[in-house]
Amino acid sequence: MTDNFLYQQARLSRDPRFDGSFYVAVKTTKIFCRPICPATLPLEKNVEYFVMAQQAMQQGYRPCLRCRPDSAPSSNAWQGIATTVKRASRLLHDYHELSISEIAKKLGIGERYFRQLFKDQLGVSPKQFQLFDQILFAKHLLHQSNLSIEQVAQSSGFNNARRLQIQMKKVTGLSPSQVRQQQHHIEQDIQLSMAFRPPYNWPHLRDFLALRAVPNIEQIEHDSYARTFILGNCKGWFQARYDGHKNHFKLHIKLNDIRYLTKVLRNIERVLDVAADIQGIQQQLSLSGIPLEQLTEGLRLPGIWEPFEAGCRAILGQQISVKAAINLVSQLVDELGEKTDETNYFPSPERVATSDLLFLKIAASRRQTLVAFTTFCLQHPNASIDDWLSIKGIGPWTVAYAKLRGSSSPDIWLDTDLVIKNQLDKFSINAEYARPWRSYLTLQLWNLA
DNA sequence: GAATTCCCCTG
DNA sequence: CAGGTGATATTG
Repeated sequence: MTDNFLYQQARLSRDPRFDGSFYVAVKTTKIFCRPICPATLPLEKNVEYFVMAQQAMQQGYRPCLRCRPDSAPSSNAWQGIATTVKRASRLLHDYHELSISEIAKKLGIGERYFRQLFKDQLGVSPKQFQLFDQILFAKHLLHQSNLSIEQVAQSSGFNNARRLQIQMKKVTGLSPSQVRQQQHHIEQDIQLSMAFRPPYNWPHLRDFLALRAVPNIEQIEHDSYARTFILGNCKGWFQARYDGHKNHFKLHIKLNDIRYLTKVLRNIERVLDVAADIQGIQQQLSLSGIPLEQLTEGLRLPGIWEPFEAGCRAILGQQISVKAAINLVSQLVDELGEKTDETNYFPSPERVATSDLLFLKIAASRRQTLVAFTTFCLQHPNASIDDWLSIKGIGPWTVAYAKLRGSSSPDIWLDTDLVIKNQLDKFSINAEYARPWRSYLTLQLWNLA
């Protein structure tokens, strides 16, 4: 299989996970693009692939004006709309006293477009976003300072105490003085829909997650998945309700720092794997030799909220059954999870590091691995999952599993997995032909077991 | 919501 | 290169 063939698969799917790894040049127009470019897909006979943008430039190609392949990855131009939304939420947070139209002016875009774009991307209007942020700031002042209510109102961008009172009641149901007295936990309930590209095999994803659900963290119903999460300094909860007719999830999100909304949405997209082009992926999988009638329609990669959690689950799951593993994870959560207001969260590395983990009835060496892993995560917060290989007790299987579930890498082939090995004996499969979607092949084979 | 801009295909 | 098509991003 040639590299070109892999590039072709990747570009046809427009999967963002391949963004930045190569560029597509169109011979007929002498323009080159990123694999995610929204423009009409060029015919294969007209394209040529490059690993670096400069190579394309040298061959006389001009960068596309839509996807800006000439800009540096993760630069402002590269992120396109995302940058505008990011700047917008930053401005809304920094300038509570500015009106929406003044913010739009600062952004250099029309007010109408600002509203539309913001609501479209975040499911919350700029005004709601700003109001909730103001309320949180006011609450902070009420608790942490002895400013008068009038002063708090002024500082948080409300013109007077009356205005603060009205808005605070609207968001929290309480007056400012009540908020000051009680240690009340404020959360905004955000609702929006998140589209996916059909087919989407919801029962499979649901059952997969249900089998591995950690009590008090995750809740699963016949048509919904919910869990608590921590992202940076933000704590929250989300529930995704599947709607197969409208091809979307109905999302409920609660969080205590609205500035994280974008990141939270990105991660939910990943956990539910809504962006994958399943149709194209399945075509690719059929080339590997897996019998077509055995291929389950619409299988997605069930994600874990973040790599650290995936790592803990993987380590505690080494060599034992799923059920036994979840028991251990559950003990870890009960013992060390961060509990606030009846709600439990998966423990951070910091919290795991405070414990000797003796409450886990596992082999000492396994416990050692978990300690070493946690320490590693604390010391190298920006390390990639591949770097975990240097930790004693973490081998290729654990790393691969964590990448598949914790970062939703599309091309992880778990050929060291026992279940997969058994399946390979049953069918004559050449996984090479499933590239770059071998994670999906792994899922398919697990599903058949 | 129409109009414009951009990209790609075909002849 | 001209003329036609689909798909954004953005404005009025």
